[in-house]
Amino acid sequence: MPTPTAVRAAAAPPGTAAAPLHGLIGRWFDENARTLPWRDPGCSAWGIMVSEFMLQQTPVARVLPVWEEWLRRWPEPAALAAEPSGEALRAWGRLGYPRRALRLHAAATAIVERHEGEVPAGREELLALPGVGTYTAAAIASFAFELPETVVDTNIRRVHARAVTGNALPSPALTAAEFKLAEALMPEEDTKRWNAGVMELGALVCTARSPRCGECPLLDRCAWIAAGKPEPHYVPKGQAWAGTDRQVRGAMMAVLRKAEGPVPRSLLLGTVDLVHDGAEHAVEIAKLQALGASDEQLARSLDGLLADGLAENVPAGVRLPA
DNA sequence: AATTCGGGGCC
DNA sequence: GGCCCAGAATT
Repeated sequence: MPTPTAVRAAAAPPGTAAAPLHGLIGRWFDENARTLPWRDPGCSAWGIMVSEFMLQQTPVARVLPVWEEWLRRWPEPAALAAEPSGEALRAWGRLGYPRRALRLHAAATAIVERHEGEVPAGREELLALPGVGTYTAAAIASFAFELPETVVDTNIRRVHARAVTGNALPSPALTAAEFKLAEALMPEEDTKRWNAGVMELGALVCTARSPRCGECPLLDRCAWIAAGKPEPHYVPKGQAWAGTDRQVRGAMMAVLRKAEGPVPRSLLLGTVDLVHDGAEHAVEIAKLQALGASDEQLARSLDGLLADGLAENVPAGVRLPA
């Protein structure tokens, strides 16, 4: 934790302690930034917003093809809002956390209703949209509208933790002190380049597992290096996966995405064997049944999907929302 | 502050 | 096989 004096010094404009950071990271970013479609100067605010939703907890490599398809199919919020949410869920594919697709669809609807179909630029208007939290609101305001918002994501937190504070990893959850530090480090100008640059440095060099310190522009002034690369203060506890409701829900969603129409409840709940000859979603059903979930877990998971609006009941069974 | 919520690729 | 990834919403 830097002293208040250090933070104030870091906050000062060119000529003081933190100014070199801006130049070092800015120049590094200019040379090393990946070419990503949502960074193209011609990319719309909507395109940037879609990317931010997809990138919540999902790596860039997996987002790219889905993002391309979405923007081709729904080039503006109104196009998505005009379709049933089930289409958004189907097109979401295997990106994970499908409630994000539901919220993005709801956000597009809200944009049509409240903002004449245009992605709003203001922080408060963005925060009021479904699925937009502090990070995403700041990211859209900064990357799409070049407003001086302080963007703090997992990459940026890690770079700050190491380079400035001297810790191997940031705390498990964003703290007020971390946000204050991020605000203090913001340059007076080129805030978009700064936000994107620190994030990119965290993604490509200052990575969580095996940081490539030899390629880092901050090597000579990294507090973590100076401290001798101390180990993390805590052990991150991994997320359980095998056997969880999330795994069962995911397998059920895969069935619903693949199916053309409603899927009989008995098939999802495993109360009947797979008797459909040539059913187009037979493989997905088999994967679901292979999980060996209990009757209670199957019922609980399906109820959860219905309660969350990820699926809906019709007389013939269960399907994606129409 | 702690939980829940997907899924895949890499060390 | 654990770990990580441009988080948000709920409790």
